[in-house]
Amino acid sequence: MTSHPPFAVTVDLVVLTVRAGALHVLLVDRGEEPFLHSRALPGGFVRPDETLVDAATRELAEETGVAAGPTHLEQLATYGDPGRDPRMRTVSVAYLAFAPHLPEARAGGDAAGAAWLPVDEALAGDLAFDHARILADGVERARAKLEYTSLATAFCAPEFTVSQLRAVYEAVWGVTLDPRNFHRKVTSTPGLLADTGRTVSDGPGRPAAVYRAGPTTALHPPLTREG
Amino acid sequence: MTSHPPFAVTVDLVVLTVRAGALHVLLVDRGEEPFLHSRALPGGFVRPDETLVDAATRELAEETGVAAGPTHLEQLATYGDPGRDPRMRTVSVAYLAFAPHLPEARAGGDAAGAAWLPVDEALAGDLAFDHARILADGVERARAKLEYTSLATAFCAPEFTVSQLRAVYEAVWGVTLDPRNFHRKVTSTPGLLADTGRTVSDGPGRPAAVYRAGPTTALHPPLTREG
DNA sequence: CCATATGTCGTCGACTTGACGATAACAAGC
DNA sequence: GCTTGTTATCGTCAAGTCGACGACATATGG
Repeated sequence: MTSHPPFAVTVDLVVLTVRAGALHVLLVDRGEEPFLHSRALPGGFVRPDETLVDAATRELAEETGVAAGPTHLEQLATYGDPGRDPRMRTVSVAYLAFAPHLPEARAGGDAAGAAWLPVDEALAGDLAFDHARILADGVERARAKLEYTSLATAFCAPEFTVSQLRAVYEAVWGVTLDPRNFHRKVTSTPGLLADTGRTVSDGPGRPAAVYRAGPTTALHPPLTREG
Repeated sequence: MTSHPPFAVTVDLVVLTVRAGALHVLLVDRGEEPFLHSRALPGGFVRPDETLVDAATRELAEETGVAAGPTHLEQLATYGDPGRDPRMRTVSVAYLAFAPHLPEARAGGDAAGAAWLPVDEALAGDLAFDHARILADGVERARAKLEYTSLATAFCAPEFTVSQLRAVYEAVWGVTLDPRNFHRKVTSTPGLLADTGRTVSDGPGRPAAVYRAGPTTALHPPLTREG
């Protein structure tokens, strides 16, 4: 029979948002060794009596000031290669969060600073540990889930227009979509959008109808990326 | 700064196959406490110097005699609620495996016996720990992945007919599909099937063309469950 | 009033889907 | 051999969906 060697267990967070037409990720400057002052995903050790998702929620609030309320949070994957943490054998459960456009993040906890960075820059630079791979996996998951779920609404404020929703798709996928076909698709999917009856005018052009997220969470058939 | 309390880390395996038109899962009789003689998913502790996927591959071979070679293996999710293991704080990384129809499994390692059980029966009975939930998550993941990937071929022998592939879909989804439309769909998707040029006759009826899995892994557009 | 920008509705052809008819090629029984 | 039954494969057709794009609605800024 096998023994059970001790592991350290952490959670790491891939928190994504859309700012200025580009997908951004929340990163912290590490306030301690190893990788002191490197950029890293927010995260930390799981406490003895909390669930994994509680740990993720707590670290998100502690390190970055992002409240879990308006945020979709789901488990991404777990990374546990020997040697991924030079201190000890560590297994990290990564979580993926989608946040609407928020005020600037604040630092706290073990982090010397927290900031939104475009994912392209984050992936091009050096991240601590194996966080570059975790981020890449999270971005790919986000891109895939936009295809067949209503998760794009999690990047929007509680009330939003079709254009704002389309901007999310364009930023996350890095493409431009036809406004007319996109409008037809999202408004003809039953239960996806709930019309508030109001309109809002932002800049020139016809005012846009204001919607709230509807009860439908699955898109059948999906919105496809290539086509 | 935070301390890092010790956790035990295990891998658990949801190994699925199709037998006699029904989806089956590989379960073991636990050979030790806790949950002595309960049915459980195969699995065990991760060793200090192996990766998570190596641990999953090793446990699969040790406990059940299933070789990793013909088997698709992917990470499913991680379960770490306090109290899920009465002995200690344990985090379990679950893996999902798709196996073709194999000879009877054999027991080994910590398992007093290993056997294939229909997933309906497995979910209706009692499984050790939180394995019922892990199994349910694995089955749902398998059902979803059949829609938009070529993973159904992992349930088949290296060479198979369109009917055998259709039988996988029907067993996993619990539906019946129109043979003509299914045939049109899978043969018209470029790169999904590689024709061997041979045919095989099994019982009465016209002999079926024999295919091998092609290079395509993504189905665009997907095969949908409901319609 | 005019130019411009954006939101929304329509139209068209190409393609996909689901239902189902028709044909092909085998086994088994007479 | 011939008939019957069974399974594999090909075709057809109407309905729905998608991408490209035209047309109109309604705002802002001169």
